[in-house]
Amino acid sequence: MRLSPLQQEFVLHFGEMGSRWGINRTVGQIYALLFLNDQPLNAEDIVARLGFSRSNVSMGLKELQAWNLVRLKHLPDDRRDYFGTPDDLWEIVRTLIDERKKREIDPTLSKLRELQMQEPATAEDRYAHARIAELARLIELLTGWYGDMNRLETDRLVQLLALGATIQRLVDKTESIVPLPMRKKRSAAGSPTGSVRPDKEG
Amino acid sequence: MRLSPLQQEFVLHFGEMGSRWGINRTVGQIYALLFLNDQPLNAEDIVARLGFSRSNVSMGLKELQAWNLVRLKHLPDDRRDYFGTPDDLWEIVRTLIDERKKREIDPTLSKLRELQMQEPATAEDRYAHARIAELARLIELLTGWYGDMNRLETDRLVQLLALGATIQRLVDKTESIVPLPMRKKRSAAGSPTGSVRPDKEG
DNA sequence: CTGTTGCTTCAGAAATTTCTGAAAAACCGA
DNA sequence: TCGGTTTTTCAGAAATTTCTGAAGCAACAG
Repeated sequence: MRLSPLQQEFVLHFGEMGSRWGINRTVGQIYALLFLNDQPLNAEDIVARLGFSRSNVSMGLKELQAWNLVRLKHLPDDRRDYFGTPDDLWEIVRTLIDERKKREIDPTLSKLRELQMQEPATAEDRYAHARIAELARLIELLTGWYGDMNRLETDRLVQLLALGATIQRLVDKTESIVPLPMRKKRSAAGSPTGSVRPDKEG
Repeated sequence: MRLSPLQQEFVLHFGEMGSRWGINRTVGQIYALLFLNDQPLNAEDIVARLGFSRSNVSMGLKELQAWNLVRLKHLPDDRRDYFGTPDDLWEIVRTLIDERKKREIDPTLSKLRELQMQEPATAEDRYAHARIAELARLIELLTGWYGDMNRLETDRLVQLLALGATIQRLVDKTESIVPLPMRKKRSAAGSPTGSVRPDKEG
């Protein structure tokens, strides 16, 4: 690995972290390398710096492209493919979440809805059914919220995040004057994830 | 696998999903099974239903305990260990995030801060250094926000999430009357993640 | 068309992770 | 202490994932 200590440490750390998140270690390293470089790199550059095989780099880049995490670029009079990452970190975060949502959350939600169609036969299944419904509700709440947030401009989003818990006071104050503006689907009575067992637990 | 179709499908799906998130497939399945069951289960129950070896179940449970995802319980006159999941789904979500934060985000942030101590030597390293700083800022913003949210009671949290983008209007309105209440650390001028390259990109 | 460059594919090798059975350890009541 | 029960550990087997070199393909210049 022919890199400055700074880059090397970063790249290794992200390879490590990537693999804990179900991302192939070398793919993580390739991404980390691109992330740190102002100038886009071509496959041979990556081979030279990280020292794995050309074919592995090719597959890694393909993977990153499938995840929309990397930009293909071209330089004049050079027909090699160059790759870089978005300058804007928020764009990266959004892409990461969007892609994971698309691949994991959405299919899970479909599955849960599908399971909710099955009539529970036994008492055990009745409980399971309720748990599944509860989980689906929770995921819907979270993804709905994320969809909303994701529609905001970055500056607005950052502003909201920076407010943190302060926002709560704001809501309280307004609530006491004007009734809360509710969203399209309001649930009958309880919180969106009312517990299956109202209270229990020793 | 001796399970009702409902439970079986759920368990298999979560095993699958778990493995995409860096969680061992069988650990995911064990968790899913416990999640669906009102009554806590002992290791033999799990062996009987999922059909893997006793030792594998033992290791899986150990893992789940290390992640705080599972509760050890005891029944009177029975010295076997029984396991269950929290009734409250929000508690589960919180645990998941807390643990991942502790194991992955926090060490990453330390590493980034450590790297920020290194003086960049070359021009390339100067850029890398700036990118790392930017990334650290972003992670700090997000974890700070999460910390705030996590301190809220669940009902409050759900209320905020349900508001979604509506909150934005609330902030705007208040902002025009009262200046925004800022948090402890205010940044000099730019947004918390001012881009390294103000504008560029062909 | 031919030679060169660059990218992709893919079968098998290498590495890593997961899983198991056997054995050991821990616990408990008598 | 012993004997029965339950859990844990761990070395190696099995399965899965990752990585590579070789071959093939595509684009292009001459």
